[in-house]
Amino acid sequence: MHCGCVSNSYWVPGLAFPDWAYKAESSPGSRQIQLWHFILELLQKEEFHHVIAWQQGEYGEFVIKDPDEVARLWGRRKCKPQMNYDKLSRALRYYYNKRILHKTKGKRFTYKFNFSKLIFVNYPVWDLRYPPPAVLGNNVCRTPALPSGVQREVLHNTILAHKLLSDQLACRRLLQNPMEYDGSSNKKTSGVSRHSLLPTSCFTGTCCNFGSSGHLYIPSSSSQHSIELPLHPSRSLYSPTQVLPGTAEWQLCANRLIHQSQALLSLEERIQSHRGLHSRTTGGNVLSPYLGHKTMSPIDNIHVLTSPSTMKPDPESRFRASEEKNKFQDLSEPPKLCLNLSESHDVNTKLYPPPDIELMNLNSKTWLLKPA
DNA sequence: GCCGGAAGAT
DNA sequence: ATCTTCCGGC
Repeated sequence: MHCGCVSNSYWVPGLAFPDWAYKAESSPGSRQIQLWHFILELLQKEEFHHVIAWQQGEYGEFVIKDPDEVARLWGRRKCKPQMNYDKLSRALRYYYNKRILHKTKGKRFTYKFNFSKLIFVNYPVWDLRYPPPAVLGNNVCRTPALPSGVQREVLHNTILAHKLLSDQLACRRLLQNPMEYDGSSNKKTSGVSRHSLLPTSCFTGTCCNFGSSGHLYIPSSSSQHSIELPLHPSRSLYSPTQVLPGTAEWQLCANRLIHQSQALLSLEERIQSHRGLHSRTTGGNVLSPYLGHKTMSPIDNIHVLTSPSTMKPDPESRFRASEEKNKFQDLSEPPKLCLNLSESHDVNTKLYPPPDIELMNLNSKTWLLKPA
């Protein structure tokens, strides 16, 4: 019974992985951590840097400095005292086909995460140059969670994650309530009502991020809930922009990223265009670098759920938006959005159909999405 | 060291 | 499904 390992307790303080993050739903009852979770976990902790660490200058690349020790730790976690690097590396090699990892050829014990297949959520885009402080309980400590080169990738993926869901929501909503988008919807939505989601100026989604609302994705095949988005008028607040270093084409606007180009249409606008409906413009520019190809994903596969607590309109938020923009949202609670989509895709080339998504908690502020 | 097939465990 | 164990081959 006792093998010295830690089974169901989350042995790294602050990395309180929710139960469902440990296993796909196909294996109910199991609480087994996956190896790549474990690797990321070690990489995040300073005390393991002598054992495993990010490779400087190569995003997603890490070096196992002490293969025997990593194997021992993994074996301890899995209650497999006979674990060794040979076995562990076999498990890592199974990730090649899944495109979670690949080997850095010519470098011993060096692997690389395919971060283009891993999507970070709630990663404040304005802080991408620097790793965020992770709030671990009452202690604030620095988390060297990501190598410097990852940040651009993270930016890309953060945008994609936001874009992906919001477009799916737009898609579904349009199909459900096509008449709401007949061009007369200049009404300024105040607050959020059930089934009536976004302030119109936010609806195209790219300007609507999930940061302040703690929106995230949970893989769930059981959720058949209505879509609810806790967005409110503050989301459409347009504040003076900041230009992100190295990303001149992007602007930071309140809590959202926008693209300087206005040429691209959002999905909603494309749909409306296809439907011959009036095409609205958004309050700001439209960020949709991934649009323009492919077709929509099967709408029926999308399930979205948010918690009631996030549904409350917040009249003060308009004034807090600028204060909030440099803060992480505390997402110590499991995310409340479900996105369950069927087909896989290459995020570098297409937006649709979106992937299945698996989620893990990197720290109390940052969640990681992984296409299953 | 690294690779991937095969079979077994959970 | 995700490893774990074993192993022949490079």
